[in-house]
Amino acid sequence: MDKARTLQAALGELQNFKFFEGLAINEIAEICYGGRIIVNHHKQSLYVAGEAARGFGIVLSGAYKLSRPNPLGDETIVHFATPGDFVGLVIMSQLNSLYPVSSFAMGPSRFLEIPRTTFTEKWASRPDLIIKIQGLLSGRIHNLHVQKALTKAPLAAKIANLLLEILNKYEGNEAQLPVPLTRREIAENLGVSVEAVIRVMSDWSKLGIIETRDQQIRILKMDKIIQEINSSLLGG
Amino acid sequence: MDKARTLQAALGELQNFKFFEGLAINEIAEICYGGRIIVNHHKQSLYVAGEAARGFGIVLSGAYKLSRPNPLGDETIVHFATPGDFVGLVIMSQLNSLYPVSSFAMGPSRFLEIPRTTFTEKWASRPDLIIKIQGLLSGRIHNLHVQKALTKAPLAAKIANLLLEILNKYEGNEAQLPVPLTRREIAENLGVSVEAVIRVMSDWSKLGIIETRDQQIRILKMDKIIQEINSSLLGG
DNA sequence: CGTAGCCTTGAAGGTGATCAATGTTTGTGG
DNA sequence: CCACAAACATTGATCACCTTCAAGGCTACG
Repeated sequence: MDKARTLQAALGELQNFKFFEGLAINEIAEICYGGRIIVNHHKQSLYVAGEAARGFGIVLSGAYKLSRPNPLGDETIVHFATPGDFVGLVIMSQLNSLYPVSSFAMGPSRFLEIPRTTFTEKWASRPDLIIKIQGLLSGRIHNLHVQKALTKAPLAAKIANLLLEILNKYEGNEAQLPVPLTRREIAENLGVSVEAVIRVMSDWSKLGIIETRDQQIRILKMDKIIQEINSSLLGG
Repeated sequence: MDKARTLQAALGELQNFKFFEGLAINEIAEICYGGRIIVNHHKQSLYVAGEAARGFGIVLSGAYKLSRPNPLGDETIVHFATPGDFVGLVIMSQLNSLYPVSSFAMGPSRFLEIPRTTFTEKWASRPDLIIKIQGLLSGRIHNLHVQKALTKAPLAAKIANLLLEILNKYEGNEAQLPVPLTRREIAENLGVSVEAVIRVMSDWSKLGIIETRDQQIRILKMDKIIQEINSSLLGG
């Protein structure tokens, strides 16, 4: 079966993610029982807010943005899910719940969707896995707290923090975000206007601090970016 | 032993919290093994950021604010922990970690501290408990996401949302926050200036929407408060 | 080749920050 | 019980940052 072969290949991919380190391939196969690979192109939706939650899953490649409608009528991006990130985890602990956010591919992306029955049957009884999941959720809370602590900081600090946060999720010393990230998306994530984001990033481009090619952002002067985050101290 | 008797009483209290519903008292005793009651008065610290994490625990009565230092040199309140809330959970999944936030009592408060060894020995092997914890963490993420979605909303909406968020954690239809909550604390939680919070809440007081007595806030016109959150739609 | 989405720039306006000064309440020690 | 300090609350004036609105350019894609 072609489908089976694809799934098999994906299971191998999972071994590269820290979460699955130390797990044997057949063990991974078991906890991914019933899983299917979903291949998306740019902007395609994985699911939308309000839909009944079929399951959760893991980003294999590319990236997905998770967004929730806000009271102003547009969308707020609450998370950028990169390879190895779990998506839909938040609602696995409740029965019969609805996805609280929508999910859209950023560039060509692949996702391994695992049915919720597999979660209740295979995951829920494995403390080691759930503890690890707890670690993932804790990490997300940590990031949200850091962002919260930056509320009063100037916009430049928030953008710098976001870029580094995303970049840190990738291995290696590459300073290029391997994902198409538009200025609008940054704005929707930080809860500010596109124009404001553009003004900050244009300045950075002129100063040679960053560079954008094909919506991929590359940081040229990492020290300057880091400086932005703490600059609030100095100014006064 | 007096200590033992106090602990015993606390275990009974736990049964009132949703988390422990359905657990027998001796089962609760087991997962609280080595626990001790900590009684605090207003402003007293449970632990400070950077300290080695001795354990986690549950708020029995009163409340605690969790705050982290921010790049501007002051503190950002990241969470208000009310009775039944878990504190220090976030770092139980990592070994030998430090508390990422500080914790201070708001008014007279009581806390049941459980050593981390009990977590690894009794909790970590119980999928049912960890799944529930996952639910708690998910709830917190949800709240943080809602707050994030309100970034662009006017300050009044943020304050209204915060008050309702805290109020919703208590049973009953009481419209009074049973915790001393200063305007400064609201400001530190929302990442805005005290003055701005005061201006909004003074207006509300003049309009008879809220009332403050002994730092306890009572909502008199719930509908008006709810309106504030969605008002962003109308304005334009 | 026209439309849609993104990026850019400028001008005007508003919300909340900051600074300063004062009142109020709470707590503490003599 | 008073005096004083500390923390909180309040109000006004000025200012900065970001929003909003408007208009135009660029690139990709059907």
